[in-house]
Amino acid sequence: MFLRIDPDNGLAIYDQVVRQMKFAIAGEALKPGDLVPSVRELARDLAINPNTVSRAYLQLQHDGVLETVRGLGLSVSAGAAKRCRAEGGKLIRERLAQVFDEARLSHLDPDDLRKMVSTELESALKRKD
Amino acid sequence: MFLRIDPDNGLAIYDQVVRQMKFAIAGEALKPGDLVPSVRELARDLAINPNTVSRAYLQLQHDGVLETVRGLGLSVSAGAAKRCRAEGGKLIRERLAQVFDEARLSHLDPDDLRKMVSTELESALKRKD
Amino acid sequence: MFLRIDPDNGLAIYDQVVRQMKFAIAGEALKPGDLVPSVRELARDLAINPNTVSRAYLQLQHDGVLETVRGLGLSVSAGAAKRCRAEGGKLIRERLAQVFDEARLSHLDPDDLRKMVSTELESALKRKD
Amino acid sequence: MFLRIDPDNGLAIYDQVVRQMKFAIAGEALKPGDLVPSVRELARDLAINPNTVSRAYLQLQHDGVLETVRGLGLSVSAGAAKRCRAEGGKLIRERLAQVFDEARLSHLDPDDLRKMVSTELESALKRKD
DNA sequence: GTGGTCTAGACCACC
DNA sequence: GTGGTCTAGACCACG
Repeated sequence: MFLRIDPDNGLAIYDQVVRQMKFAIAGEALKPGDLVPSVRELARDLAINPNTVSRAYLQLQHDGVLETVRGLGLSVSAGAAKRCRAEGGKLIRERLAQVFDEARLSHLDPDDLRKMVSTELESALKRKD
Repeated sequence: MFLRIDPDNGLAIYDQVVRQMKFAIAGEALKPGDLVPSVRELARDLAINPNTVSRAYLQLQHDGVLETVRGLGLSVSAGAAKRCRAEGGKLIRERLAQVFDEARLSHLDPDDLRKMVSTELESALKRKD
Repeated sequence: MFLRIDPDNGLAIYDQVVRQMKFAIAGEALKPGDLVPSVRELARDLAINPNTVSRAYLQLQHDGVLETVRGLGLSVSAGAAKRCRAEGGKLIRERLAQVFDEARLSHLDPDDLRKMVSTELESALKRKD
Repeated sequence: MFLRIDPDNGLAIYDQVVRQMKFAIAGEALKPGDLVPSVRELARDLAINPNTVSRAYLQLQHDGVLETVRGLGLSVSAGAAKRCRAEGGKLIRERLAQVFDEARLSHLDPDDLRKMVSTELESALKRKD
């Protein structure tokens, strides 16, 4: 599965699902018309409650990214790819800004901070699980 | 005041207070023996609830960073500077790791991501409010 | 076909089929002894699932409106016309009461509401599709 | 309380809450800045589950009608009155159209239908509970 | 099997 | 006290 949730992320679980689903669509891991995993299946895979998945899917419908196909499930809506590509970068930039804003308040030496950021980024990029 | 809270940070408000207080001590804006602002004063300055400040101070006492001075208030404890310096970088590194971990899942091109991170970091470092 | 289903009606699809079938019998579009469309045919015509039609027909049998004719299908039962005429008005009155009850809570001016109702009614009566 | 829910309405309970809350705001029973009843209080009053109220309030926030006031509750947002007045009539007209559309299919004599509608409407308007 | 809705009850952060 | 989030489990309509 293309989603990975981290309970200590600071973000609510349903929000992580929403964001990563948008990432997946922006990155074309999911294409318009594709059915997303069923509520129950995704809940089982991520070891979270179906209701939490349901809430994430509700949000995604509300955002115009998913739409119901009666009796079949939920599919990626037509305009979703474009919308998600536009939004994807913004979601990440917002979070980066928040974290860097906090980091700024630590009064670390800017160069130390740059090094720390770079180190963590590269180590995250290497992690391929 | 040296603290700045952001309700949409993802972190609980009391946690932001705790972290930034530790940063302030690590950066010697507050030195051992200094009295920290009273619960009411800080609450007023940050426009948050005194109860929230209270919880943050409780946490800081529990972490051995603050200690009560009877009749005077709370002061930065003796060993706090060292402890906070050690902890400061870790707090930030952890959050960086979380965010980069999410960013990795966006399947952005690594170079685009590096650029985005660098842009946001520099823009945060410039912000001096 | 004399049936028209609207997925956003508030009523379950099978219920819409049941009700409109009764209307058709009350209005003598279907007479006792007539064979109703087969489950598959009706499902195809209305673009709904055969299972849903099946459930509607089951309900209609249970209500004494349809009866099986072995090897042929389902036919309108003898007493159905009378029963449906009696029931038809009631079904509509009940729904009207529900909707007007909600409308009442909107605190619209009664005269405005009367006008709105009248306008919508006439416009519905004109629609002949 | 200004809300009245009917489980057999055809509409989901949370949807009835959403609609009637909008009606209440349109009719100025609730004004911008007012706090709406707490999730728990409304749930108790309507004898429904707090989660169901929560869901309705979530929808209303999403529709820009309510906004959270941290630790205090939910308040009617500034632009809500105007938005709700605009939407109120539409919500009712839509439902009327659905019901009349069904009524049309009953092939009742139009004059009989008009009389029936008028009777039900007046009887609903008289009901003052 | 699917999603939609509802209930019941829990913990958390915040006022 | 408040809302926000999560879990657990139920029933229904639909395919």
